[in-house]
Amino acid sequence: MTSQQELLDTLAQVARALGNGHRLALLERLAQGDASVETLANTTDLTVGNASQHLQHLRRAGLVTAQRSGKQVIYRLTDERIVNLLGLLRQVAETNLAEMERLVSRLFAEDDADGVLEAVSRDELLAGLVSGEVALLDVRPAEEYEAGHLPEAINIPLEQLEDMLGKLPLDREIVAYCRGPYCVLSHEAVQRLRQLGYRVRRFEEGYPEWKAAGLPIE
Amino acid sequence: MTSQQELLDTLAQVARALGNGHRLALLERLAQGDASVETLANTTDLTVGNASQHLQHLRRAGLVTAQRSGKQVIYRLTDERIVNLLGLLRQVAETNLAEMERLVSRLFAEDDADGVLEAVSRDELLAGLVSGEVALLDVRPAEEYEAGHLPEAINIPLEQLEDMLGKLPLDREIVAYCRGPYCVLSHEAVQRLRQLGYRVRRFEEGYPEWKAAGLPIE
DNA sequence: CCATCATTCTATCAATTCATTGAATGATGG
DNA sequence: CCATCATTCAATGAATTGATAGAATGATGG
Repeated sequence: MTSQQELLDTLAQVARALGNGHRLALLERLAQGDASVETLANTTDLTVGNASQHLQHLRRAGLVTAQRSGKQVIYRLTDERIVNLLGLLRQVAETNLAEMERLVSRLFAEDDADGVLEAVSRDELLAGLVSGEVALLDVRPAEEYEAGHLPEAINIPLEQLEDMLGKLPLDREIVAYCRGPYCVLSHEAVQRLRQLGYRVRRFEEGYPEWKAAGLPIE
Repeated sequence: MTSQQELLDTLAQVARALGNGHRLALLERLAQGDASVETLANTTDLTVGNASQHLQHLRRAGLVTAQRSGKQVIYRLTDERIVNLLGLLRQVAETNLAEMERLVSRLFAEDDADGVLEAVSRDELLAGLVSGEVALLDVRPAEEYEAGHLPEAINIPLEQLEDMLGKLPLDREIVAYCRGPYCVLSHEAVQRLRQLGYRVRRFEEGYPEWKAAGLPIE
């Protein structure tokens, strides 16, 4: 066994840690912010024991670290670049696997026929923020908003959307964002707000990608 | 099973395709240029049948495509970004797994004590090329050089290094490169040329990374 | 159309992975 | 120190993966 092969095997071990849907879900949750095993188990629909086991796996691959805090063990991503890694994996998969396209279009099934709901790219969003023509709306649960959010974003969790319309500006276009490209919260929010007559589009990425790109957060 | 979960499972399937040392070796070879099953099997020390099986796996994950050319089947990477994906995987692994550091340092074991052999970064190399202060040396086999190489690079395969010293300029620093960060060819070349008194360092990446970054090739 | 070569397919076995269950560990509050 | 809660460990069985060997397919040159 050459060093070369051992090196590739070690890399393969890291890739294998990414090779399970539940573990990817755990990583995506951790990209929103650190969390305890129980929190992680709840948000990913795993039993605590099972979640713990997957977290150990991710830890052996160097993707997460654990830190005891009182009774709980808090997990976190070891490296901001893991978000980039997942993003690149997603891009490659979307471009080259027909299956992915099918699933993505089904996820956003109720999409618009006119193309008016086209998502806002990162560059476009940055331009809109700089010029002050855009207001940001964070539709994630308050807990995730508080763990970190885009600058000057207003938080209205999706469930309370209709109750808190007063917080939305009427003089600017609204851009809604949530957890990432596959998160349906902002998509749903855009649908509902458009029906109410708001000028609103959705950000094509989410909070973790924004943060991993080194852009400012609050 | 929600769409969300199916999406992550599909992503996981792609990651799993990366989760095997032999398949990573195949991808690294393909990053140098397209190749037939037999060529791939030879350069990765696999039996043809086994290589074919792994290539099918990569194909199902959308990472490679196959095209018949006469008697042979030629495989190629579906996407230039796969090189970036592998690079990012490598970076994350190197930063967060102690095991990786150990293996990398062993791979380049005969390294210098003085730090004079410090590798040249991409930006540094670009600056050197623009100012004309640097000459490029490609130490890969002629076949790989011909499939594509950095602009104005001289090709001297490592085995013929001492026979073709005449092709090397004496008035500029030489930067040697080969297949990628874990390829030892350029490292070995630098060792030997330094002993002969040449002013030479090694490029910290390789041909595939250069190409994937969209930089010019010949 | 036959012989040959490159590749893929099929079947098999050993090894690994994953979910589940229940026991063990470790920290906290009384 | 004991009871409780959060997490991890250990054992089991089902499913998947990987290597090997040999048969089957598909293209080419005579």
